Amino acid sequence: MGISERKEREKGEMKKMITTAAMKMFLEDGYAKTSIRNIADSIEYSPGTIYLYYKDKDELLYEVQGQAFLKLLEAFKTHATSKDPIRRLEQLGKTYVSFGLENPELYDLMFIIRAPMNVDDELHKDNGGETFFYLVDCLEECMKNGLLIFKDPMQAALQVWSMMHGLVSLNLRCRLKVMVIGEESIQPVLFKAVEEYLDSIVV
Amino acid sequence: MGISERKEREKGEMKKMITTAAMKMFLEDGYAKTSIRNIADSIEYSPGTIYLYYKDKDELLYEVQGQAFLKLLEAFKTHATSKDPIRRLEQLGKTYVSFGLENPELYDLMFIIRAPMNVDDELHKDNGGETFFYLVDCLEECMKNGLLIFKDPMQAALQVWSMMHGLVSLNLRCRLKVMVIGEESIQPVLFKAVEEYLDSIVV
DNA sequence: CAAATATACTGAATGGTGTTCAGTAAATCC
DNA sequence: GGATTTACTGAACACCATTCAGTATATTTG
Repeated sequence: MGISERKEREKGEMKKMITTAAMKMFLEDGYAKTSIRNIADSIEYSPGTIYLYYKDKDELLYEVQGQAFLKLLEAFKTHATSKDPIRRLEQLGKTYVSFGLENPELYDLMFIIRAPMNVDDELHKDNGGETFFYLVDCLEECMKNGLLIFKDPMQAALQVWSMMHGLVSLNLRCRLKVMVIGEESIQPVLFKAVEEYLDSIVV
Repeated sequence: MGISERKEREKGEMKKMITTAAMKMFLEDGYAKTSIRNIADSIEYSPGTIYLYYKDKDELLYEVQGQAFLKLLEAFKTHATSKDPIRRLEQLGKTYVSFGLENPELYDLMFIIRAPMNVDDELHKDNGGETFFYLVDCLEECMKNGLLIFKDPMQAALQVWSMMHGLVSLNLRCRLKVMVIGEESIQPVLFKAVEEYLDSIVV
């Protein structure tokens, strides 16, 4: 019978409707300033309804994070496509930094905000895993050809990711103001840091 | 007359009493979970009183941040003392990472939490500035002797700090779980990253 | 010294938050 | 057509930061 299928479909549509509204509002106003009530309002349902589809605000964030990671992966697949793995690594780095600069609220919600990840241990590979391994793959290809100074691919990934995340997140939290960088020169300065850093890790 | 002096002193004591309680509670339960009511309770005053000494919760956080930066500076002055600037740089890096691992809530409040910094532009140099320049000084001494690959001290500081902050903050947000590091091996892995990175930037 | 003023503090009130749950109305099943 | 399941509501709960009229104490003034 098709009724339960339709119900299933409707449930999915409702979940999508909620996450879409949530994503929009998280992006515009940030996670903290977006309340369940606001989201409920915007989709014209009562607050209680959202809890029929998501256990709590964290679970909703987790869902939106998943979408955000896909968006970053998308950006990687579009902009980090060079056949030369070293060149591709540079594209990866710059794409990552640009993503952080252009989508601060999204970046926040993916990497900075304190939220669900801390609890559910297993799910990490789902959310963000594929995106992370896009970087690991690139590094492994570089290392297979002996192009990087690293010995362990995981150490390599840790360092490269830490550098990129450090650059983006210090900027997002305005900590770079101590070194008086003008607003407009932030992107070039961060790009230069990426270039210099990658230069220092190729053999 | 000594009355206004006493008043002044009492005002200072009250402020210290508030920040001390706040620091303790921020450290134990984190910034978000610590409410003005809780702080007021713990010092046996009404919530309203706190607002006679601090404009809002952000201003209180800003004060506590100041203390936290001093604590980090203290750690630097204790553990990063080698005469050899390269060796000192390594001590600095490890001290920073250890600080982040040992005082996660404090680190959070200094560098990760979204709070006052975003508004007051001028005050940054007060809060954390001295601590930051301890790193810059060390880098400048290294570079003066031509020991590092960098040309610009600010680019050097940006990169080194980003790497250290990236390592600490990705760990604090459990993002290193994608690379299945066991809880106990986190500190050695991060230390190894610091060592490897610093090796890659000395000429 | 007494009255007037300034200071320090209170705690209830305002308008928000996430989350729960008894109650209702519609859809589905038998 | 009556019973049951499903979807949804919105008021209620326990919090939150912040404000402010009111009070009680301390200081200054006449």
